[in-house]
Amino acid sequence: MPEGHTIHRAARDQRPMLIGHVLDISSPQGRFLEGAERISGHVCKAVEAYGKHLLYDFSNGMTLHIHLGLFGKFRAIKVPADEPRGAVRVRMISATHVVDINGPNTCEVLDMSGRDKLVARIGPDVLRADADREKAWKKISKSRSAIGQLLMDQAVIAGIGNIYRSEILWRQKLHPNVAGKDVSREAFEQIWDDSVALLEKGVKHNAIITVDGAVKARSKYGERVNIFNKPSCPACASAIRRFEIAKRRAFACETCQIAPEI
DNA sequence: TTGATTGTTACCGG
DNA sequence: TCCGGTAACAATCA
Repeated sequence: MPEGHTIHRAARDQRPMLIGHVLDISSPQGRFLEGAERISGHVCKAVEAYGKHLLYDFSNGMTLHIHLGLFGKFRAIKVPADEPRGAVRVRMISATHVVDINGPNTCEVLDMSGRDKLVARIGPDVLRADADREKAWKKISKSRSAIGQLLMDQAVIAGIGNIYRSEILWRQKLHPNVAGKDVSREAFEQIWDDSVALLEKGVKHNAIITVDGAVKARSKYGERVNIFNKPSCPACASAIRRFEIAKRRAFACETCQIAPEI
């Protein structure tokens, strides 16, 4: 089962399992989900994703907000369900399915006001039809921060994670350390369009695939990538440089990706 | 037992 | 206000 980012996206495909009358919400591990009683027994009418945030909207105006973070996982099974595996934080029970959520970064019940505040602070999501890419361009083109930093800032542009960051910048021949303000409009447009294409592909295959033409994922994480955690550049065979951006692993081919002027 | 991990927020200081 | 740095948290596995 692929993990992390693709799971967030795959959750969109899990809509049918989660829409409908939620008979019960329980916390098998005993950790109380604050506000659980406000959604238990109500109808989940829609599931929306804003970046990596998932919003389960209930017909009484309440929303279950889930963010899986690094470790979170969904496990969806048909009834009758077996015992929860591991540290299940919330078990959502419908007439036909049970969804267990383990290890989410965020797991909370929001009212409409809380939901609005959340959505307002999330930047444009490359996978949403209503995304306003101009908002992302305004922030990037004014920022002294590195583009590698900005692509991971979910308030700037939502949906891109650590693997996609390295892969997208490599595909656009742009070095992660280039300042946002030094990124051309044309390069930004290409980054945005490529992000859409790659993340849509990720949703479709439930795996991170950034190599053109590749479909099947071979590695244990179900990914197929060009430079992330790779020793050499598939284009020029140069060694891939490893470094850190804000304590996260970053990769770049300094032959193919133009380094910033110091 | 330790370290690493596809993420995020809070807080502080410059 | 912006930006970088640090700590904290989440669960699991090698």
